[in-house]
Order: sequence, then C-alpha cells, then structure tokens
Amino acid sequence: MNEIKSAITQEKLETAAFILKTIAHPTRIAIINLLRDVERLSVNEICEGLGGVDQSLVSHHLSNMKLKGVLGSKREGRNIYYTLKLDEVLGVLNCIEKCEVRF
Amino acid sequence: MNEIKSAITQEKLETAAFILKTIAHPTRIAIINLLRDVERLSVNEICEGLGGVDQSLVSHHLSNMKLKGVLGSKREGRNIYYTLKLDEVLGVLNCIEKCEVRF
DNA sequence: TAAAAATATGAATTGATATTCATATTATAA
DNA sequence: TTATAATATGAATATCAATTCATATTTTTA
Repeated sequence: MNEIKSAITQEKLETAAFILKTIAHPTRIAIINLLRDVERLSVNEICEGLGGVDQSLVSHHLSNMKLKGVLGSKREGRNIYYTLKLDEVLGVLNCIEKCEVRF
Repeated sequence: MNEIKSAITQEKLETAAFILKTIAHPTRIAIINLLRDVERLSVNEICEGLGGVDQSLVSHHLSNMKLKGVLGSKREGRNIYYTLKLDEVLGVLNCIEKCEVRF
C-alpha cells in the first residue's frame, strides 16, 4: 500500500511530445510569435513578418501546424488568414524565452 | 520612425527551438518528469521509473540531454546520478501538460 | 474570359533523429 | 585478479522531418 506518485500516462506523454515537436522549429516559433499580438494574419503578412522565407516553405509550415491543431485558418477573398488555435503554446514560449542555455 | 515590436532575434528563436527539440520526445519528457521531484536519480532508477525501456536507449537519451545542457550528471561509485540542470523546462512541461489537443 | 494575385500541393531530395545491437569502460566485490 | 554490476559508446539501420521546385487551385479584376 504505497505508490502514490500519480504517474503521467503514456498518452499524456505522447500528446505533450507531439505538441512540442510541432512548435520546435525556429520558423514555426517565429510564426507563433507573430500571431501573439495580432489575432490573425494572411500568409503574405506572415511571409513579410518572417522576412525572406520562401512562400512555399511558409505554406508547408502553416499547414503542418494547422494539421496538428496549433493554428486555424479561414479564407476571405483571396487571402487566407491564420490564427492561433492552441493558445497554450504561448505559455510554452514564455517559459522558454527566458532561458539561456549555458553548457 | 516606427517599427517598435521588439522582434525576437534569430538567435533567440534558434535557442528556443533547440531546447524544445531536446525535450520533445515521450521518453525524454518522462525522464524529466521523474527528475521533477527527486533531485537526482541513477540510470538504473531511471530505467525502472520508465518501465521497460532498454538501458542503452535510456543512456543515449540521457547523454543527449546532458550534451544539450538540460541535464547534468555526477559519478558516484559505480552509479551515475543525473540531475535536472535547466530547470526552466519544468515550466514548459507544466504549460503543456494542461492542454488537450482537439482537431 | 484571360491574366494576375494569393496560396496550396506533391514529389523529390536532403538532412536529422531514433533505435538497435554488440562491445567497451569503470568501479566494486569476491 | 577475475567476475559482476552499472553505464557508455559507436556504427548500422530505420524512421521521420525539412527544403526545394515546379505546378495546381482559388479568387478577383481588367
């Protein structure tokens, strides 16, 4: 009669890893940062905000994050606007931005 | 005369992505969780805590996280004890553990 | 209705990461 | 001084993710 330590389920571990993997890329973090204070942005605006990242590559990153539930999108005329859907990731970025890595 | 928006530097983006990548794996998250409330653990204890993950694989994950500055280690007799070095990652896990992903 | 703007898609390539397996190293104990 | 326990290492393989490039789709406007 012991063994408290409410072990995190395998499923939760996998979900956490899944989300972290989804955002663990400089360009994708930059995109999330752009969406931090703006509610929504068109692909063009995102491309500009990133400064010189290829349209197609940006699009791949966007649809990847959308697929994984981090972003949402809505077409309006000829633009498509992306929004942050999983706001919790902002918390993650806040945490991580503070820390310097010292080897 | 505009352009406030203290853009995150490329370097910061890369550091953030680097750390996130380092922890974005179910086994590695589990290891960090084990070290959350214990200060230090031997490799054996970690293997047991993980339940049936191959020793060699655990070792690879450990040295990877050590290399990247997330863990530290200290030999003592024939055991090697690992500790959390970059405590900020706990914050990241706290953030992430809350969120369910809904597609 | 053809051209242009905005964005997506898919295949090919490249690059990175995880896993396995067999073996090496280090320290202690018999 | 050998056997054993604890851990690391490295090469081989397998798996997965990022990038590029060329082209497709959708919407609007001339």
